[in-house]
Amino acid sequence: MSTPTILVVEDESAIREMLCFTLQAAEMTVLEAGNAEQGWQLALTSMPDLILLDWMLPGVPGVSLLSRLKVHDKLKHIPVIMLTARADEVDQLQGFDMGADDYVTKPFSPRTLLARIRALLRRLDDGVGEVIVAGRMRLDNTSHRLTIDGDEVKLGPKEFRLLQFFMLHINRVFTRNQLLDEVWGDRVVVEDRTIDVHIRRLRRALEEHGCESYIQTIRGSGYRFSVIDPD
Amino acid sequence: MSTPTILVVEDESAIREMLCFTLQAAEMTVLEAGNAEQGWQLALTSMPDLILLDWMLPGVPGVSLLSRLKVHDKLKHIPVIMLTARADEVDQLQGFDMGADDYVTKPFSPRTLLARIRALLRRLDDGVGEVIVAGRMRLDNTSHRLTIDGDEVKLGPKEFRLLQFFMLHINRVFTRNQLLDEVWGDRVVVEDRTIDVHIRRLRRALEEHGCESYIQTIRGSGYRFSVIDPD
DNA sequence: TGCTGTTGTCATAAACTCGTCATATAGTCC
DNA sequence: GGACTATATGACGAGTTTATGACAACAGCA
Repeated sequence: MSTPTILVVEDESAIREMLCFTLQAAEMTVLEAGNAEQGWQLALTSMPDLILLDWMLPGVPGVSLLSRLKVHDKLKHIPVIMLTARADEVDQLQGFDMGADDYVTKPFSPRTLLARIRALLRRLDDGVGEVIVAGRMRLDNTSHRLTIDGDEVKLGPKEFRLLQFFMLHINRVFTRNQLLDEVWGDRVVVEDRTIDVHIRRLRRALEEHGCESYIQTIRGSGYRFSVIDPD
Repeated sequence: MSTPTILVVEDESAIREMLCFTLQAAEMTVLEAGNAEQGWQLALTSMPDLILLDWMLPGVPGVSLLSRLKVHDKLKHIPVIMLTARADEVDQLQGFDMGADDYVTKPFSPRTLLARIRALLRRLDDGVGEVIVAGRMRLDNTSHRLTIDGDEVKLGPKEFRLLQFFMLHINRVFTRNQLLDEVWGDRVVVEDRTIDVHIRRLRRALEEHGCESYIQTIRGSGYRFSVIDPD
């Protein structure tokens, strides 16, 4: 997601401004609402990618808006992060039960909040969690690192993306063109034999840890990632 | 996967109940265990599709069960999500290195957890689709794989397509010309005796697993695929 | 600017596939 | 059985698909 849109529903203007500043600095588009009703309207009309919702709002409380959002077919999938001053667990459980996706207590650091937001957005993007584990390999999407049996394996950017794609679709065969579309991006014009070379580079990196067998050639069809340990 | 079975290993009954409720609402079958030993037994006997494992368990800690699971041949492929209250990275790294497939910190929202569970399950049977099963053979188009009693059988592209066609039309007899049209494609000009050779090659591949009898010669008519185990 | 690392392409080697043929074997009809 | 036909099987070589190393263009960075 390039520039996600975040809806901020918060009555205290000081906090709202701080939030806007933080989010905009992080290249996000911000929509502001000072109360639940405004928030509801904005959510409906703008379909934001994520909603930051204050627990305590004048008039209609945040939880009410939350439950309203969560029963609406078009809005129910928008992740919501609740902001609250009360740190007691009752709140947390209640909020979660209403369908909040995360929960941040005030005061919070901009970095913490951004991290939570990014985590949620990332998960939305393609179901990519922080980490993908397959066999002896562990790929960390956050730190962009691959480890095999705990040892770090160095990969170039392209190889990393290729492997990431493979690990998101274990056992599935992809033609070179599919890989080009998915990993390189459609518009790019590249010779499809280039894939072979990158597969080679990926395999060579895995070779040092005996994992090259995880990437298999399906002659006539393409390539496949599959956890096959040679015995 | 229609109704996946999830094994929950968690000592705090309140959390366990919350989990069960959430999972069941999402049409999953739940198995409950209050400690590591129970979890181990249930895993062995029920072979769940996924395991939710608390980091902190009375007596044997969760990580111990995790490592035990990951060395057992039948259980090592079951994905495990660790639940933990401690959010520090040390824990995460340790858990991942033990082979956990994902990691969720308490408190977590039901939706978050479900999303992670679904992501893992989806990833697991991503490569499984359009499967044709016949007798001891199993042909998976998505992963481009033929397995007999679970062992992978290597086939050339043409043999794969030929077998695929046969398995789509079990018990039916095809003339050589029909096979040429269907598997090779019309326009192609090939000697129809070529079929014999490919049948031979296919049979040879199946021979190693005692399945060559699945392909029968109908003298004067052609060939047929039919599950006939020699006994 | 020079350095380092990445990336796409190419040429060549290597591996594999596939159609055909020659011959062996099996089935059928008299 | 003998003659004839249909199928099985092994071998071969042309053709195709992959693997691999080398290289030049290029980007990021000190």
